[in-house]
Amino acid sequence: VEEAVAKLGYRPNAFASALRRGSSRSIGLLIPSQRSGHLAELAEAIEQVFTARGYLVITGSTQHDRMREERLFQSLVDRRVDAIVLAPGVSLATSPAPGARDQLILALEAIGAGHRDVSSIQVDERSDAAFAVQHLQGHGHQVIGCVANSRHTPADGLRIAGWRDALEAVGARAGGELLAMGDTSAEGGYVSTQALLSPHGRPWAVRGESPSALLVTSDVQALGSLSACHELGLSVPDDIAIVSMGGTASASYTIPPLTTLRQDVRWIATRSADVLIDQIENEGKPRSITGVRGNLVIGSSCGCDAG
Amino acid sequence: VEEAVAKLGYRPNAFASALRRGSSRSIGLLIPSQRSGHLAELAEAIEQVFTARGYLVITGSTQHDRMREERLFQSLVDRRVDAIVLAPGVSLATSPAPGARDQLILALEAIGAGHRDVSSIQVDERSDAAFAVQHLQGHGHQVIGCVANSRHTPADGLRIAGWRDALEAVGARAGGELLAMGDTSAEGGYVSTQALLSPHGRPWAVRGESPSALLVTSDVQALGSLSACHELGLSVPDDIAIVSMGGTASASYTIPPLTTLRQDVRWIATRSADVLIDQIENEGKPRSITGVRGNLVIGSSCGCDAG
DNA sequence: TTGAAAGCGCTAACAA
DNA sequence: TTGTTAGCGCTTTCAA
Repeated sequence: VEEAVAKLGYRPNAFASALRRGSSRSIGLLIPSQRSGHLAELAEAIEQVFTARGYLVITGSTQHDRMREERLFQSLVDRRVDAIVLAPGVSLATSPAPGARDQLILALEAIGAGHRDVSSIQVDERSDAAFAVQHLQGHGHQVIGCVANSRHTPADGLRIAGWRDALEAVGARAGGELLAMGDTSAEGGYVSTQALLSPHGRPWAVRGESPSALLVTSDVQALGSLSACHELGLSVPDDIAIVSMGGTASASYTIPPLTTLRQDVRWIATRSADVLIDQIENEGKPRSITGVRGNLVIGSSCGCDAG
Repeated sequence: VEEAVAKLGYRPNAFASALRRGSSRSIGLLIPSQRSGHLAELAEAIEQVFTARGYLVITGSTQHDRMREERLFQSLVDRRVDAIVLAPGVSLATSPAPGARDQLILALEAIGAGHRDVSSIQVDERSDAAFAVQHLQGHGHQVIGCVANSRHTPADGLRIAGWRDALEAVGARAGGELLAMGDTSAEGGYVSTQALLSPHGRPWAVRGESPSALLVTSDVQALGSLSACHELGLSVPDDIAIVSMGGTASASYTIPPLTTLRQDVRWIATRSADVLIDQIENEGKPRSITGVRGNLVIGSSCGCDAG
């Protein structure tokens, strides 16, 4: 019989099995986009970890579009995924999803009211951002600008808050004229940086001294920032020091190499699997892991190499 | 009744439906990795196009690992996806997948013997690579090196062949000492470029003139190449001109901006959906679209800006 | 037009 | 231990 099975290439029908068992051994992952290196790395880590533990990962790109988020969420629920992971930037994490009911959810971002019984793993973006700014302050910078994301996700807000925390802690300026927001893309970073640093962009002569350093809240945007500085004839790190957030692999190969606050996506993915698979298989309680910190990968864009 | 349905948040069970109908309105996508910007853009385009046409896309990252490819392929077949798209670099495209049977397959790469009745959309990588080299020749370069991928996928081989074609057409050197292969990553590009251009890497004094231009077969690797040139004190494009292949969004924000051969991933994704959905819904015949060409996006790494 | 019934392929419970 | 059966929730067919 076994031979016949092998010979005919028989394969069990996963639907029938899932229909009967009520479980599909799959999880859904909702993520805004795979284009920013950091999210791509996160997605890949999650896929690898869950696959290794026997789950199929179904990924949906939401493009920051609330309609798409809801459609994809429904689609995943309809397919009876065992759980859904919401990556940072998916707004369903902060307001209740319709039809979520007793769907198992793990949010990788600060969760708002509306969802209960949701697990979460929360990076302390605020402290991370402040830490990055402190590093710049350690190099003697006083006036530090911020290139951030224009999406109003919790992470974006927290990074800006952290930037402000560090500045206010030493009594430095932290006004809106030092903050520029744009797309999470190289172009977005380029445009924002131009706006902040170009003599035509902001009348620094009137408003005070121009920034000598920047916190850029994503690595892709930092690419654009470097490009903008280069075009403006500003040398990094001598004229402008830069620290970015993300810690993607290619951040070490920019000119100059970026100093970047790295989030350990592998660790986050592993923890996600621990929490979620415990909930799925052992009916474990929802858990939240908060205060996850990144670590600073030193390049030379911050000025550490100077001298 | 309708009210009750809406009120209770009833949702049909996709499994039961799929089980009964024998179709799941979903397709699988196997892709080596999402880390190289070009493949991430391709994956996103495919997801968007198929989603818009009512199909759920289940993506699996194979990491260039044959075992993973086969496991994921099986997993997709078990879930009765209506079709499977094989991205470039998935070796199942070139040798038959076990248990493929009458699974609908679309390969985005030249397909080998073993599979029959497989649709495909094939970019003419060879001509594209040759065209990129010709552009460099048009700038007067004679000795042109090549930074390629060490994976032995058909696309990699074709790009190298195209590089050689263009060189041999004008009787230029095209020897192995001008070719360096590495990982499809910034680091891979950095290492390969160091090997090609560093005075310590290759004894040019003995073997002849050092290259004055490079064809780099992916944008991520080009990042590393630029970084390596910068470190070696070589100015791009004055000392070394560079053209890369891919055409990702961030290629315009490197220093200097890359001249890159762009593949229109959106077009490829749209065509994929046309072919595949026709096969799924109208029992259309497998089709192959060959000779798809990219177009050169002019930056300044090739020397076009030199004034 | 509306309603009842059969069955997709599997698993879990039960009977032998 | 091994074999049999009921039923997961839907869609399709057929009868009323």
